[in-house]
This record gives sequence, C-alpha cells and structure tokens, in this order.
Amino acid sequence: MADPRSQLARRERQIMDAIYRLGEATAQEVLDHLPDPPSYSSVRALLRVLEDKGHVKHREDGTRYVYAPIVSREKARAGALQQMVRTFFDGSAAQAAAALLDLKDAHLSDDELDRLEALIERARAEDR
Amino acid sequence: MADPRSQLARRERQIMDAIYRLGEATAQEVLDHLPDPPSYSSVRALLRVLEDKGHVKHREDGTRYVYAPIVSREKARAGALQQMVRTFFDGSAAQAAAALLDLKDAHLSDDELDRLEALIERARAEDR
DNA sequence: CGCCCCATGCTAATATATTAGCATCGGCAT
DNA sequence: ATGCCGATGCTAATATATTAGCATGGGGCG
Repeated sequence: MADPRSQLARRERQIMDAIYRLGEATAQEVLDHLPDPPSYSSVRALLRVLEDKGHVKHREDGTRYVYAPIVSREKARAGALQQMVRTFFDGSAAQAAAALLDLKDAHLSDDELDRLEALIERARAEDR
Repeated sequence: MADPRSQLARRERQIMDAIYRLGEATAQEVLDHLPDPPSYSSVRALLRVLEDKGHVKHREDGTRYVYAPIVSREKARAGALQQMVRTFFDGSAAQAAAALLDLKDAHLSDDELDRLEALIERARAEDR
C-alpha cells in the first residue's frame, strides 16, 4: 500500500497532515496548524480541491464543515511508515524502530518500554 | 529540527526520496526510481533546481554528475521521524515503534529483536 | 585529426497549485 | 421581520512547478 500523500502538492500534503494530526478539523483549525499560513479563503479552496480529488470528506456541524480523511489514519500511517522504512532504513523496520528509540525527545515511560518488550516477545513467538 | 522535505513540491520530494534511498545517484538512476517517470531531461532540470535551492550537491564522475543530499541521511530521517510521530502517533515515539513492529512485512530476525531489546534496556537505564 | 556519443546548460511553453476576492445564503438575536 | 455574522460557492489572477526541446561541449577511438 502506497502512501496516498505522495501524490499531493506541497500545501495539500500539509493540509492532510494537519487533518491526520487533528482527526477531523474545520478550515479554521487546519489554518491554525499550517506553517506559513495562507489566508483562510485559500485553505477553504484547497479543502474543496482535496475533496474533489477524493482525499477528504466533510460533514456539516451546524453551519460549518468539518473535514475528515477518506483513508483512515491507521491505513495512511501504515503507508507512511513503509515509505519511511524504504527511504531511510533500507527496508528494515527494525532499524527504523531503533532510530525511534534514539530520538532525543522520545522520552519513553517505563510503561511504554514494557509494552514494547511485550511486542518484541510476541514477534519472537510468531516467527516460530 | 523540521523535515526539510516538507517544503518541497511533489516531484522534488520524490526525487529527494530517491536520492536518500540510493545514497547518491545520477539523473538516470533517479529517473529509474521515480513513479510515473517524466523524461530524463525533466529530471535533470529538477536536479538543477534542487541544487539551486540548496537541497542537493553534485560531484563529477568522469563526464557525469552524481548527486547527493546536503542534509545527511541521518539528520533528514530524524526530522522525518519526528514529523511522522507528530502526525500519526500523537507525539509518542513508543506508539510509532509499536506500529513498526506490527507492519505486516516487517519480518524481523532474532538478531534484530535482540538488538531492540538491548536498546530498550538502555533507554530504561538512561531514564534513571 | 575529426567524429560520435554522452553528458550538461539553457530556455521557453505548459500544466498545476496556490492564492484571495467577492457574492451569497441561512440562522439567530433584536 | 430584518440586519448581522459567520459560514460557503465560485472564479479569476498569480505564482510555482514541471516538462521537454535544442544547443553545446569534451573525451576517446578509429
């Protein structure tokens, strides 16, 4: 599964990222999460374009539109992870996981570390 | 550190991804790794643009140019990881690592699992 | 030496994305 | 009822990216 975002133009992708970050969002909320924010009007136009292209859908909340991605967060991120692994880690998911643990602002809690170890044990078991 | 690729246009980013995947590459090699490949000539033009913008440099290998990224693979991928974690994992590197272990084509070897566990132990130790 | 091949430089045309303005519509409070 | 506010629809202008063509230049080999 390819990362659908890889087909998007710069702004379009920034907007999709904002929506994925927020789960769902109004034009104003998207605008608030955009780097070098353009006008509100521009954001709305791009949301319409993204809807035309089938990347986004909207529901009405009272008088305004709330946008949500067509491709679920889970699927989109799986695609993004694979893309990442291919581009930067020679296809090795393990290398990528290792790099994540190394991120300086990773600050992992004991709980999280426990859960990761559990996952590793599970991966071992599955391989047999 | 932000992901420098987030400023790039669609094709430009695809080209940067190819270069990061390959380490360094000629125009022809980049072309071979591009989805919906344009003409060779277009690729060369974009490589020049990317060089102007400071994303890429070239050395001469005999008569041809071999392009390499300005920002090291390590730095670029750290930025990309952070971006990914922010967008898809609510800022939690641990959640991201967990998703990596779950990727269906992750196929992790025992060796890799060992190394990951070691990293987890180290993370525990550092936190004290 | 001169030709050919394989590369690059440059430039112009086209396509696409991005922007923002203006018109409009509907609900709600006065 | 009507005026206002906050929203959308639409469209046109502009900026940017993308494309590909043509000219040029150097090196190696017959």
